[in-house]
Amino acid sequence: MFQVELKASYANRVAVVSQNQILQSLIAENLVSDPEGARGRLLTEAARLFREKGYERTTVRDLAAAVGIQSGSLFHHFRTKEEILKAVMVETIRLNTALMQAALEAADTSRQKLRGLIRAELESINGQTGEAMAVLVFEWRSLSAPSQGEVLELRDIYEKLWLDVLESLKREGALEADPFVVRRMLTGALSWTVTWYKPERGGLTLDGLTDQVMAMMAL
Amino acid sequence: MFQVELKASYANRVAVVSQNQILQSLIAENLVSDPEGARGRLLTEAARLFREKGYERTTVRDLAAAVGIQSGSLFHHFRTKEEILKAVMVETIRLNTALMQAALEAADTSRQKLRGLIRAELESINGQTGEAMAVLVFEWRSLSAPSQGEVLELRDIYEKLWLDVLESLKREGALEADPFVVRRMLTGALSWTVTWYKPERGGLTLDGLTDQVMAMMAL
DNA sequence: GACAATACCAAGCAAGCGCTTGGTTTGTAA
DNA sequence: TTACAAACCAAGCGCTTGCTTGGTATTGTC
Repeated sequence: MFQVELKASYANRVAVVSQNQILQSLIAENLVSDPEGARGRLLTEAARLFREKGYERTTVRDLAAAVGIQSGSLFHHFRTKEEILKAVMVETIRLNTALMQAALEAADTSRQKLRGLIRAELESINGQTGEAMAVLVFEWRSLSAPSQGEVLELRDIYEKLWLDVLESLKREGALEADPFVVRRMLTGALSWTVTWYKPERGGLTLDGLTDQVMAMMAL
Repeated sequence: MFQVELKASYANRVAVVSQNQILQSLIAENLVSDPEGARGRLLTEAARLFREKGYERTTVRDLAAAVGIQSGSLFHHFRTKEEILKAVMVETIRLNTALMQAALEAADTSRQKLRGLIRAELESINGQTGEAMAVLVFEWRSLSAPSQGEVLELRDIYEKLWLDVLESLKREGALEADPFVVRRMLTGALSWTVTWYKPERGGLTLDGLTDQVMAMMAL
């Protein structure tokens, strides 16, 4: 019991450190905005508000007030309100793709790789980037068609990481079902956790949650 | 192979008949609106539009045009726009609770009951009531807090049907995980199918989909 | 055929929306 | 100090929104 907790705690610390390192390198490459900077702070607040009230119900005045400027001043940073939504989504996918790649590199077997992906996605959904992940799921339709196309391209890269692992498992005989179907079921099950999972109460840790998902798949 | 298809086809026909019977009796009890009537037609169109464009992006003028009246005339049937959203949700939950109860009565063992619930929910999500089900999932935040409370009460009845079956399975030793967690994972996985499952192409039937879900749970 | 009740229309109001404009402050570097 | 760009403000424009109003068809009932 104590050993398990120690192990989980150690794994957590390692994960957090590597998460920050990945974030820093993405900032350095200008692929995501520094959350300390003006643009990054706005995107963080935007994700929070979009998740809390929905994109349409969030006004540019709300967004401006959240970072302490006038509503008109927003348009020096972004040409339209929609561009803010798109930026939230694009940067979220970029960060998560990098996180998943790191999770894959840290694992050896296909089974471990899948567990790493599940664990990492649960972390994204329920951790610091959770608000932005929820926006990605629930505010999809508020993007214009062209923007949807752009975001979709990025998402395909992300999804391929999952499919490669699931296809390996299928080739190895550990998985019976269609990898496409399984990935989609997992997408639904994992992203839905954002509506109910509260780590602080209930005693279910992220590692425990990951275990239950693996058990559900008989892996 | 042919036997399986015949069986599925037969099961389908039985399901459709009983679905219509249930709908008729709910209409007779005034618990849901007749889709042939004026109110029912509006709710059907509303569900379609809310799903397609989202509640906020759908204007009362859109709703009125969809049933061929002036926007002001809507307010003889509903006091506010939000009342339309609430009606869509309430009637959907009522119908689905009845459908789930019927699925339970048609099954003997706990395992069969669970399969019946999964099959019935997939049918709701991807069948005729699919648009309303999607609204229930994705437009939740657009309801005012008081309305959310009312709808939540109805949903608790619905969710209890699931939990009873899952708790039976746990008592019987067929399920290891926490019933609450499992139900929530299933909620996510099943409702997410609305974003990708297209029965016409791909050759995956609703029964096939149900089988894959059961297999994912090692049942 | 009289009479409600119901369903609807035509017009528009008040409020809130995204976004623009013209001008001021702040930061930076020579 | 000067020069200049980036960041911001104060004000408000034009449009769309949910909803109201006063009046007119349509429907069902005895």
